[in-house]
Amino acid sequence: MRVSQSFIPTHKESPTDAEVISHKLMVRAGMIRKLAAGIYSVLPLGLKVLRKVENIIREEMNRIGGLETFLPSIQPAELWQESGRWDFYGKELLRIKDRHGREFCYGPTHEEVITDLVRKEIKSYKQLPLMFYQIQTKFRDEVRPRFGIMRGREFMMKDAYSFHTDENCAKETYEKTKVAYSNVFKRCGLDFRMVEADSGTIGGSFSHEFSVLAESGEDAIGYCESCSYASNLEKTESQVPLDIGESELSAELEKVDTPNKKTITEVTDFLEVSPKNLVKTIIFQTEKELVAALVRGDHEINPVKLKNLIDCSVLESASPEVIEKTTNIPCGFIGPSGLGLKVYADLSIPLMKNFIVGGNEKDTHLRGVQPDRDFKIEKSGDIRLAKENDPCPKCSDGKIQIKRGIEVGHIFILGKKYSSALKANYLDPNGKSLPMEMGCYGIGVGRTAAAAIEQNHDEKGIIWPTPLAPFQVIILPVNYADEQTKEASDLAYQKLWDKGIETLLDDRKDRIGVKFKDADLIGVPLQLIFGPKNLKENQVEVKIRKTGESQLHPFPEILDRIEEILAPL
RNA sequence: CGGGGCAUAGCGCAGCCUGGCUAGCGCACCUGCUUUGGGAGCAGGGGGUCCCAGGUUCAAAUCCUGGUGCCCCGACCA
Repeated sequence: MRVSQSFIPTHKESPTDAEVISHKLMVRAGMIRKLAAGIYSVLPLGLKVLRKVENIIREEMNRIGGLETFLPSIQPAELWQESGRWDFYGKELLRIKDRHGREFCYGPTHEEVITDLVRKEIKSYKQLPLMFYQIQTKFRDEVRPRFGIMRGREFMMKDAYSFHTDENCAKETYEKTKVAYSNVFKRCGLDFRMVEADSGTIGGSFSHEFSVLAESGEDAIGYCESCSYASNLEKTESQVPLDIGESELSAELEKVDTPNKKTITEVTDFLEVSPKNLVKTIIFQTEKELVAALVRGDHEINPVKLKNLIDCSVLESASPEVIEKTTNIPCGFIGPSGLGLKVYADLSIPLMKNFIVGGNEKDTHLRGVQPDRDFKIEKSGDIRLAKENDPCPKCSDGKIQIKRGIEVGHIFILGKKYSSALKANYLDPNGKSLPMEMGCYGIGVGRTAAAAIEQNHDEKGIIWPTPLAPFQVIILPVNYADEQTKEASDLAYQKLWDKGIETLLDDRKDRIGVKFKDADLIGVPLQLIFGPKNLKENQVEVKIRKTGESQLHPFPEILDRIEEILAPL
C-alpha cells in the first residue's frame, strides 16, 4: 500500500473527549472515528488490525473444532421472551419495531439464536458435542460508554457456544477453550492473566476471564504472589483476618454519644479506637426488601459476594432517603441491634467481640457489642472485598496482590439454563429426551486491539506487536522526488510484497520529519529509511520502532533478511 | 439514573463575565515559489446555522428560558 493512495488521516492532537491512551492513539493514527456515543467507524488502518485479531481467533477456534457461523444481529422478541431475558435484560437491550409493529432487539449476545438453531437441527446424542462461533457486531446500550472502542455500545465480538450431552464433556471443551484463548492472547503479544470470575446471574457453575494487565483497566485482579491463584477481585476469596477476635474494649454494652460523627474515621478518631473495633452496617435494597450487611470497619463490602450470599436477583445500595424513611434512623448511626432488617454478616463478624456499631438513633453509637447477645445474624459468609496483602485462599504462605486489568475474554459453563428454557433437547442412547449442557465463550475483538495499545505505546505513538501490526514494514524515502531514492524505495516495496511482507510506502511529497512522526504514530514495527547519502554508499537505514535502534545495512541485499529481523519483534 | 462540565471552521482553542467595528488564533486544507534526515519558510487563498428553538434589546456568539448532543465523576453492567 502506498500512503498517497491510501486513507490514513493522522492528527497531531488528541480529541478532547478521549480519556485513555488507546482511544487517543487510535483516533490520532486514523484508525477510528466517532459517529455517536459509543459508536465508531473503523477506518482502513483500524480494520486491518481488527482483521489480524479476528484471524488469530479464527485459527485458534478452528483448531479446537469450532464451526464458524454468522447469526442475525436483529432478533425477534419472542425468542427472548421464551428465554425470559426480554424482561430481565433491561435497558441494555436495544429494542426496535418493524413496520408491522413486531418487536425485535439488536443482539447483545446470541445464546437465544444459537440455541434455537440447535434445537431445530440437533436431535441425537450422536450429533454432539458441537461448538459454533461467529465474529460479529453486538449492540449493548451501555449506560455510560467510554474509552473509545474499548467500551463501546456497538462492538465487534467473537462469541462461541458449545452443546453437550453431559457436564464432563462441557468441561472438556471448556478446558480446550482455555488453551485456545491463551494461545490467542499470547499470539497477540499481550501480557494477560486467566482469572477466576463470578458467573453471576448466568447461573453457571464456573467461569474464567482473560484479563490484560494495564493501569487503565476497569477490573481489579487479585492474585497470589506465590501460587498460581488469580481471580477477579469481586470473586477473590477472603479469609478471616488473623487478628480477629482481639478487643481491648469492655464486654459491657453501653450507649455513647457521638455528636455528628458519621463516618468510620470520624467515629474512630472521636472515640480513639482502631477501625478494627468497629462494625459497619450498610443497607442494600433487594427485589424484595431492605437488608443490612455487616463488615469490620476497615473492610469493604463486595456486592457480588453479598448478592450470592443473599441469593437475590437484584441488589442495589439503598439511597439515604429510602433508608431514613424506612428505618427512621439518620444515615451514619445505623447498627444491627434492634434494626428490624435481616442482617447478613461477613464471616469474621461472628468471631468478633466487644465492638462498636451505630446506635440506631441520632448522634449515638453502641460499644461492647457482641453477636447473638445483642443482635441476630440471618446468615454469615464471605462478603468482603479482598484487600492487598490478605492471605491467599489457596496456599499457606502467599499474600494477595492487586493489579488492574482489561477483560478481553470471558468463558463460562452455562449448564442447562438456555437449553431448558428453549427446550433444546437430544435423545440419549435409551431414547430419553434430555436438555443439553452448554458453554459460552467470548472475546472482544476491538477491545483486544485497544488493550494491545494500552500495553504497547510510548510518547510517540503505538508500538504494535508484529502479529497485530497493520503493516510489518514502512518504507520512508527522505525525498521521494529524488530519482535514485524513488527507484530504491520502489524496488524495496516491490520485493518485500513479493516476499509476502505487508509493506507501506510513504510516497508523499512531505518532508521526512512528517513521515517519521506518522510512522512512529501508527506503530509499524520496522522502518526502512532511504536517503540519498546512504544510497550513494549502497546502504539503507533499518530502524526498529520499539527500541529506536537503527542500523545501516547494504542495499538491496538487506531485503532478503527482513523476515529474519522481523521475527523476534 | 444522580452530580458536574462543555458545545464557536476538519482538529485543538480564544472571544462570552462587562451585548456594538468584517468573529479570531494554531494546526489542517488550496495556489505559487523556495526547501527536503524528526510535524519547513515566504506570499496569497478557501472554509462558520458561533448546537437548536424561543425571548430580552436599536443591536445577541455574548444576557434569559426551554430543548438536544457530548464529556467527566458516581451508581449500574457479560
